[in-house]
Amino acid sequence: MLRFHNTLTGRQEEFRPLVEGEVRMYYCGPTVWDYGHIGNFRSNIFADLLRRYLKFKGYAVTHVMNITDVEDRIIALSQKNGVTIDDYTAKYIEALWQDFDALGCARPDIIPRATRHISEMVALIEQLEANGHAYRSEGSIYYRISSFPEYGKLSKINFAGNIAGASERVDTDKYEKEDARDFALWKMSAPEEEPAWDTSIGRGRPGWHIECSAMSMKYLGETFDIHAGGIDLVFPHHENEIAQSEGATGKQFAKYWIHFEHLKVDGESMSKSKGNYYTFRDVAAKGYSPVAVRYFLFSAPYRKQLNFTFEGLNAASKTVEGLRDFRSRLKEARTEAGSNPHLRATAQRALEGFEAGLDDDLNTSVALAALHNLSREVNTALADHAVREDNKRELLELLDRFNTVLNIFDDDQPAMLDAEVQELINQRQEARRRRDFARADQIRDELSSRGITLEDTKDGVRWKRR
RNA sequence: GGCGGCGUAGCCAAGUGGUAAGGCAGAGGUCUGCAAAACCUUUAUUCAUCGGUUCGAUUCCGAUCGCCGCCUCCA
Repeated sequence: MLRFHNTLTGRQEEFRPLVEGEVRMYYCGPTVWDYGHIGNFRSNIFADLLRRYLKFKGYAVTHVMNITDVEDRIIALSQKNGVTIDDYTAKYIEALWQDFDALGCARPDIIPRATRHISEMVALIEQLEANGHAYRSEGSIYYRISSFPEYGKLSKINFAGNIAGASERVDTDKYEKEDARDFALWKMSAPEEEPAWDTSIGRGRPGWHIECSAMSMKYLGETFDIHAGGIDLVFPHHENEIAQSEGATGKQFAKYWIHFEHLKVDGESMSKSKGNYYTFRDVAAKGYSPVAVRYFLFSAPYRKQLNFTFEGLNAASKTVEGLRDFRSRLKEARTEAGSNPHLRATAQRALEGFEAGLDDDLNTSVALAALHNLSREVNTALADHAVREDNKRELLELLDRFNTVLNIFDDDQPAMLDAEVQELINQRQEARRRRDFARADQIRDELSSRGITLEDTKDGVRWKRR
C-alpha cells in the first residue's frame, strides 16, 4: 500500500488516485536560467523517481513538467541582449535536457512552456475576474486574497503572526494593491516595454503563478492527483496556484501535494555568496559520474535535507560501483541448471523490502538497504557457486525491475577490448602460468595506466574500465 | 516575531515506546604469487543537552543549545 506525506493535510496518507489505475501528476520545474544547481536536481530526480515508482506499481502515469520561460528577469535579459525570449532561453533549455538525460531522469510526457500558453492564462484570469477573485489596478490585474477564505491552507501561513515581526520589511505603501498579500496575475507593460503580449485583458505579461494553474489544468484537468515541487515553492507559488485554480473552478485543485527538500552544503545553506553553490556541471567536471550524483541525491528520503559533501559523493561513487560490479559479476557467472530455493527466498525478501521502503512515502534509504542486502547474499552465493541457472535469470530480472525505478545500472555496453589490450592480457596469463610474476605485474601496471583494472578470479580474468 | 524541518558512530544516514537498518572510511581475517574484488569479524551500553511521563524513551511531553527553510520583490 503506497503512502505519501501530503503537504495539504500535513499527514501521511494512503495514495488513491482519482481514476483507478491512472495517475496525473504535475511537477513544478525550475525556472529556466536557474535550472542547474545541484539542489534543483535533487527535486528533479525525486520527481523522476516518483513517476518511475508509480509505474512500477502498475499505474499509467501522465507526468507534466512546466518550463518557466517568461519572467521579468528573462524578459529583461533578452531585451538587453537584443534577442527574443526563445533565443535567450534556448541554450538553457537545451542544457537542462542534457543534464536531465545525463542524470537518468526520464523526460516528462508533456512539457508545456509558459510562453506558449498565454491565451490559456488570459482565459483563466478572465474567469477569476468574473468570479470576483481578481481586480484591476493601474492596468495590472491582482488576485484578491480576501475573496478566498481558504488561502493559506497549504502553507499554514499565519498572516496575523507575521505582521508583528516582519512588518518593517513590508512596505505596503509602494503597492497599488488592496492588500499587501495580493499577488499579480497580469502585469501591465509600458508601451516601450518588449516583449509583451496584446490580449483581451490588455497589453502585458503574466505573473509567475498563473502559468502553473493554466497549464496543469489544461493537460491534467481541473482536479488531478499529484502536484509536486521543491519545498521552497510551497509559499507563495503553490498557495497561489490553489487560490487561482480553486477560485476559478470551485473544485479541488490537486489531491496530493508532495514537496522535496533541498540540499545543505557542508551543513550550510547553498548560496552563491558563500561560494558553496554547485551546479551539476561543476560536480561532473570534478570527475564524478552522473550516476553517482543521482544515487547520492536520492539516497536519503526526499523529506530530509540531505547534506551535500564531496566526501558523501565519494561514498556514493564507491557504492554505485559496487552495485554495478555485483550485477556484472552475476551476469557473467557460469551456472548449472536448476534452482537454489534459498536464493529464491533471498530474492523475494529483497523485493518485499524494496517495495515496503518505497511504499512508505518513498523511503529510498530502506529500499536501498534491501538492495545492498541482496547484493551481499548473492555475492556470497556466487563465491560458493551456489547460484543456479534459474536463480541467475530471476535475480537479473529482479535487478532490472529495481532499475526501472532507480536507473543506476547501465545497459551493458559491448565488452570489447582492442586487440592489443587483449593480447597483453593473454601474455600476462601466460606469464602467470610460468610464474613470471614480475612480467605479469608489469603488464597489470601498464593496463592500469590505460585505465583498465584487472581482477584475477577462479574463472579467469575480469577487467573493467575506470 | 510567525510557521515548518532537523540534530543518531570518523562521514552520509534509516528507524522504532521494548532495547540502534544500510552505505563509505578504519581495524583484523579468509581467498590470492602479490594485488584487486568478494566475503567474514569488528567499529554508537548509545541516539544534541537537561528535566518529565512510563515497568521501560533514541522514539511521547516540556525547556535549553545548535543548524536549515519560508514569511517583501523576482522566480
